[in-house]
Amino acid sequence: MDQARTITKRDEIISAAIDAFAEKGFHAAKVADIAQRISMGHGTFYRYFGSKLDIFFAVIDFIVEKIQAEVAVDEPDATNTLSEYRDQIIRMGKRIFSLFTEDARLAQIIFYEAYGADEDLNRRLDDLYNVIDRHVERYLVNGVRKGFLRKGLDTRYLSKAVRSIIFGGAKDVINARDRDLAAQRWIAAAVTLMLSGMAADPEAAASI
Amino acid sequence: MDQARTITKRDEIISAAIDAFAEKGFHAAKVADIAQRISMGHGTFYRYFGSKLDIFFAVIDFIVEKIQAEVAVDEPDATNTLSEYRDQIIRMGKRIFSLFTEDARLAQIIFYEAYGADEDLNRRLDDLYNVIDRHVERYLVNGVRKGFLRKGLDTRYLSKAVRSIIFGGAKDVINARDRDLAAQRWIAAAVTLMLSGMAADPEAAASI
Amino acid sequence: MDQARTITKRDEIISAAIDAFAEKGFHAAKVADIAQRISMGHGTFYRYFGSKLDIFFAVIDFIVEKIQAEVAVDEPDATNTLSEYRDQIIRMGKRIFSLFTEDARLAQIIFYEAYGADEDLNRRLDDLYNVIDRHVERYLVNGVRKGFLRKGLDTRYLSKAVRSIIFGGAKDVINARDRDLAAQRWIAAAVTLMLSGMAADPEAAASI
Amino acid sequence: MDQARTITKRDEIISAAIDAFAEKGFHAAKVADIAQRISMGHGTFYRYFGSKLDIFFAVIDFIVEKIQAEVAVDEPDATNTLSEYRDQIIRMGKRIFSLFTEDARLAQIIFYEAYGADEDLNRRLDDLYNVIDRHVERYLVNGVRKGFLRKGLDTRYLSKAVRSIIFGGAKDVINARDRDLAAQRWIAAAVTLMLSGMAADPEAAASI
DNA sequence: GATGAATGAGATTTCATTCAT
DNA sequence: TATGAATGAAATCTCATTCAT
Repeated sequence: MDQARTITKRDEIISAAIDAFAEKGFHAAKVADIAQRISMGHGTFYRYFGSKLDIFFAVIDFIVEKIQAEVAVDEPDATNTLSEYRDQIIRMGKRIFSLFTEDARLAQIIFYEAYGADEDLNRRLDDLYNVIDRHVERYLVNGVRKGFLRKGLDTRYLSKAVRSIIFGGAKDVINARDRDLAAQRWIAAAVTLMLSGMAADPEAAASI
Repeated sequence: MDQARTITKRDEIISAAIDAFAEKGFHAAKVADIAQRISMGHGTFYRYFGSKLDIFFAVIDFIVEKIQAEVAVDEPDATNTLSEYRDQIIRMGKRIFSLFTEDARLAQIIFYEAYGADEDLNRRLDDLYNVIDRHVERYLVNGVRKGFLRKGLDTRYLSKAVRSIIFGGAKDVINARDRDLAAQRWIAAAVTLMLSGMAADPEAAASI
Repeated sequence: MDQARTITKRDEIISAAIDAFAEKGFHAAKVADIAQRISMGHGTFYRYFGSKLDIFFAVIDFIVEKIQAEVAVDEPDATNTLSEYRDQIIRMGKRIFSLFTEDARLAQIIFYEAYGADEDLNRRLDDLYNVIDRHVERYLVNGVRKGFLRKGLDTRYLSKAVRSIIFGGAKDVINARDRDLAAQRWIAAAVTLMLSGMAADPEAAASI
Repeated sequence: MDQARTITKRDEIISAAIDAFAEKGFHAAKVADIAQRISMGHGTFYRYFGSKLDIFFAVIDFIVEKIQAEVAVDEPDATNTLSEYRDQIIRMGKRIFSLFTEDARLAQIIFYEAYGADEDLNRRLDDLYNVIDRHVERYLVNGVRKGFLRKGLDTRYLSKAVRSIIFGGAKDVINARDRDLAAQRWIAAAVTLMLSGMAADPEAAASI
């Protein structure tokens, strides 16, 4: 029970920290800020986290895990046709966009405040993208194996490009006036690029 | 001549600031740091820049202008065929990647240190991307008009997606062991997505 | 019985405090430190001692009493000849040196940590020396009365000088590589100074 | 000139620090205290000393050097007779006592505040005593060589005992009501112990 | 009686900025 | 114009002490 309570308090602090960091950024957010948001003495903070950087790491980990969980919902091997695949892409795009539109603080932190606070953290975030890249690659490999994606694709780098679109989109969507519309158009654009490209004669383009 | 000298000194300071910010980030880089790199008293700094944030803005502007200049080299209307267009994409990719690989400090600052220092700056960087998006869109519009890109493309959002790939690639390339190889594969992946997509039968995919 | 238990607990705490203060000094030793050494909640500490300074005083008192007890073992009036007197000096030296070599924590606290924590404490320690001085003086007075020490000695200040040798020696001995040897040589030196001095012709020297 | 000014400022700070440490001790004296005593912003302090411990070391070094200088005034080889030797002892005692009575702050710091602040410092102070021991030993060795002190004396440990008397006396004198009288009686006691001891028949005592 | 979570006063230290020279 | 000494606001972190359970 004691442990349960500690975890609860930790979570409370993490939540307050997410607020503070999203609102002010790592440097401008003060430990006293975080504590005050949950009417806690700021000394108490240090019973739960060793330092301000510690909680920032905890916050980033929390967000990273959420993102990874969202990415990992769909099983890469589950699709057998191009149509199913397209639907899968759309679902994943929607899930990730939702993650950020439902809690704009997470996007603010990941896209605007996370970098620059600490060198280790920079690397940790780059690692996140690598993990996602690998996951996305499994979708592409599955498509090639099932025959609805072309043979000979450079799945390693194409997965990175796809991931760039997803996160570029996410960042753009949370800043859009009409987020739903923006999300829809981003997803459509992603699907276009992933499946058929933009060439008038994609078939010919593919064989250049 | 006095003015010329002032400009020169400003540039010197900016250059030193680029070093300092790239190496340590905005907060960890000290004004005295910057001054010391050019053997200048740190009080003198304030004759040329009003504050530490001022110089950071100047640095970011310097980098943003470099990027925009690189993006604007090619004339969007210049291409008439898909093949010319493909070459143009490759050229642009190479130019932008070169910009960052030739001066890794610029990449470090733009990708790792720029965000989180100041809210205004966040917006300014987002603006950069919008400017680039508009430029990229002109390429797409030109392609549609010339007939080598499909009619009906959502050029606005496709340009954003393309830009996401370019900058996602740039960030990835500067961290790669073999930057040249990484650049090559990124560009190839971008071309694939932009022209034909990944579907085994892109023609069919385009008409879903 | 309850009281007995309380006393026991107090003693336990004092013992833990001796460890902590000897190891880290007054300021660096934390109340929680002391409590943890006897697996006691640090809140409990305050049931037995009013403050951290309180326990420090208790520790010092404990040590001071031990020293005084050791000093008081021999009866000043017991000796009748110079030879007995010399043996008595040697015994006292050995006892005091043993006290510190057998429990180095006491020496560490008295010689290195006690001063500087509190002004009252400084005075209390000086008082200790005064008490010892008076005791040592009784030996000298006895010697003069019995005739084996010279008449007309300034017993008040000579006792202080003798005490300085004893405690200077104690501090030196606990830091020596070979404590037994150091103790022996210190005692021999003390005996020399106390009885005959160093002059080649002490008789003549005494009459200068 | 700039350097000269810096040295001056450093000295000013050291002087203020001596005041502060003597008055309140290492822990209770605050950096802001020290700065305020010379109407200096406390940030300025850090231009001259890296930390509070740094200046404490500087203060101790300052005092230690003063003591060593005072000890080293007399040349150990200069005396040729017991009478000259006795006078030399008296002079040295007076000089050291004067050092502390003329600036009670030095005594307060060395005797009450120096220990317990830092482990390295404890060792440094013990080293001071060792240096002095060696110097005192040279006096004794000279006496033995010249023949006015007995052959076969354990000069190493006797010098330690003598030094204990000197510093025990110094500490006692500064706390005395009548410092001059106390100094006089301490010196007389020291001379007694050093030359003839206290035995009624020192000659006989020396041969026990 | 025992516990340990909570508290917040308080101190050190940093560094952007000012300004007298 | 150039300098760097001086400043002091401000923030992190510690820990003795309290008190509800």
